[in-house]
Amino acid sequence: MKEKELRRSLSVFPIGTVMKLTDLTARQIRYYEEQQLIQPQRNDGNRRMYSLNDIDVLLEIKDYLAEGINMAGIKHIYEMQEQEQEKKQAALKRPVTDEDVRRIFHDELLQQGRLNNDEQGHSTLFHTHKPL
DNA sequence: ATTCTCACA
DNA sequence: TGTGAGCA
Repeated sequence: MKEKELRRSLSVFPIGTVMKLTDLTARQIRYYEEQQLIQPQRNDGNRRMYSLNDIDVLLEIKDYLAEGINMAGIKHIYEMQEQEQEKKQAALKRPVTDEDVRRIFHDELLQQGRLNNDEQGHSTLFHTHKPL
């Protein structure tokens, strides 16, 4: 199931379309690219072409901005996400150690505890992006 | 008509 | 971030 990922990564929208979809100015969209938050492709005419993934990120950035988070903070958020993904990928390549087993058991216990206390299943776990 | 880069009364 | 210039 990564045919879907492939499509979402296809750069097919010119900046004008992205502007309408995100309600951001071209200036802002290019600035966020400068900040490494998105990496749109370029076509033969040096025109930026955005993917659905790029648009999703842009929308997220707009939300974070609306919540009062500055560029530095937003960049930190994506840097963290990258680091977490690197850890998960590293874990897949490395043979499981005793430490890993302990950690997994530990997480398992914590998760069961949450399930027993949170009937609705509302994972308050991921609502960690509040202004400092 | 659109987008790009660069610069700033 | 906005905006206008001069290109492609």
